[in-house]
Amino acid sequence: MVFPMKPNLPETHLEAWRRYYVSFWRIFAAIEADLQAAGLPSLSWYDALYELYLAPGRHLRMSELARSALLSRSGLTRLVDKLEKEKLIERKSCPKDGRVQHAVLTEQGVEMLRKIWPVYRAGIAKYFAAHLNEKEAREFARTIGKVATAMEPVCQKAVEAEAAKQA
Amino acid sequence: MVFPMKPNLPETHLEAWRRYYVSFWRIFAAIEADLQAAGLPSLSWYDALYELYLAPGRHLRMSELARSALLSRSGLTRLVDKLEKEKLIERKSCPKDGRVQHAVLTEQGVEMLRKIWPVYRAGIAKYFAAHLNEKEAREFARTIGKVATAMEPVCQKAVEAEAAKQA
DNA sequence: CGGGAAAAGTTGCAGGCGCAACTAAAAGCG
DNA sequence: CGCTTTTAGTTGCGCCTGCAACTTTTCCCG
Repeated sequence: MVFPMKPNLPETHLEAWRRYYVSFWRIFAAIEADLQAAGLPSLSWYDALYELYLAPGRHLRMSELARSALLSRSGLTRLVDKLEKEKLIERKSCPKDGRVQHAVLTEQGVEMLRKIWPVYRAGIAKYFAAHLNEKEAREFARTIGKVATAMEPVCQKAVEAEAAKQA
Repeated sequence: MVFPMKPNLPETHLEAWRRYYVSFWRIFAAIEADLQAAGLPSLSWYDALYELYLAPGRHLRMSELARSALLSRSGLTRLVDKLEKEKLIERKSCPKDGRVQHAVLTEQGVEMLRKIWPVYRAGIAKYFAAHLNEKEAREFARTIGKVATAMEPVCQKAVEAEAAKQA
């Protein structure tokens, strides 16, 4: 029980949440520490570069990238500033729509992904995967996958709520 | 596959990681947004207050609290500054050891927990628990619990590594 | 067409956090 | 005892990030 108050949230689920919460922060901190120790940029850089790597043509609009990389638009602007300064990406304005900017992954950006990934992968393996056998991993992925996909529309809803506030 | 490179990390585990990662950030952001919308402080405040609530005598040394609340020592100092300013906790220096400070939960701190928890609980229920049945929740808690407990010594090790660096 | 509304990005600002350096107190040891 | 080392906590500084306000461009509709 997290706090003495009638729990309409079953104890099992609550315990699942607490372990989920602390495990995530611990793993996240450990991986970030490993990256820093290796003189590499943090996961937020990796996330952004990797989303571009996956995208067709290796480019995305700023706002698409912001959503994929789990950042606010302003946060992404600053991140892209830094990535561009390091020549890992390039900004290209869209000829069809003058408002739009595209972030394009450069060859050096791909190179950076290749440098980060081994360290990242080792962290995932050490801190997370090592404790799950094949069956557990499959079941875990299935369960948390439901949660992850269910949250996509919620993110959408947050945007809509903001829009509704204006009206 | 996250990046084309011989994966010594099985695909199943990798997929589990990716879903774990994105689901966590989405839920975390959603809960923080709910708290902010309700005019309540963020989860880091809750975590610290709640750890004090659980502690015998409702007090902890600064460094113990830092570890429990998943913060650095300096981060905790600032957080405690703010909590103290809001009279949610009090700093008490230890008579036995002049170096030690204790953070003590006040009655108003307990009151704040009571205000935050319903919103937090609703978020956990909506964004996380709603997507898991009883059996899934139990299995999930068991699996991620292994990871969480396995990470405790890693956190410990990080401290030791820092100590070793000096030697 | 023309003017207001909406959309995409950027920037000012402030808050949160960690690292490294610092201060104060206690412990170890010759 | 007195000096060095270690420990606990705080502070200076800089980075990262989000919110709100702003600019520019496009869309919508009379």
